Amino acid sequence: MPAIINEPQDINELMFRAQAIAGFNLQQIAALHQLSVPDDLRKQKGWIGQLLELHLGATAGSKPIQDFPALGVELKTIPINAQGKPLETTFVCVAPLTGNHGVTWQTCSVANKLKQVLWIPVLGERDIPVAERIVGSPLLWQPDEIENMQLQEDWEELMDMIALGQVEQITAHHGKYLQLRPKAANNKIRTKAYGSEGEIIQVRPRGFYLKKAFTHQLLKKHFNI
DNA sequence: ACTTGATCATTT
DNA sequence: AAATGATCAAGT
Repeated sequence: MPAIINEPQDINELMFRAQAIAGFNLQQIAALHQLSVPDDLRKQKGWIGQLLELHLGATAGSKPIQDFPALGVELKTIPINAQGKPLETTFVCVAPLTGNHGVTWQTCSVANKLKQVLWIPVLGERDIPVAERIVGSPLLWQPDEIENMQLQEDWEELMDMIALGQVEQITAHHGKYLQLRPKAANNKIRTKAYGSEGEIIQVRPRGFYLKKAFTHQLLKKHFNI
């Protein structure tokens, strides 16, 4: 297996690379790139995602675009247990809290990010050392009609509250499949949002996350488990 | 046992 | 400061 660093030219090439690492552990993949595996992820929470980006040839870095812009593919690693159940929610994107006039579900960044996702499950229970965690079979996914509706309903509820100046009333309980939670380096960080009178207030930045029920159902649908 | 709110590293 | 990659760990 080569230590690939170039960008895949088409989806077949991307999928071939992703399928080729299924069954290997993170130590083996890291070794191809002369990387050492951290003992735990407490100080490097995105390490697995970044390793897979490197191996598959993603070049977007931290630019606010898809991982493979030429292919229209977003890459997501997702930790699962042996039964295929997600162990964590999935971050989608930062939530825009101001200036959303005219933005609809069809044009929003959540729908755009989720148009086509390459899911790479990684067996990731916390008692398994990071180095020994096994990469699973990749899944190239596009939301079906039902999934699209599920996300749209939650998104509209959340965006209505944001537009009405109720962002501080939103908790992770809102939304059945898509939730809004803090997303920042710490809880002192602030960004602009609307208050209840339409004035600008300073709040913790928020992000959209897919709840485990949503990712679990989509993995089950495609892997029959 | 499980979820919510908090947090960490890095790049632009 | 805000985006990327997410998981941690306190609280319920």
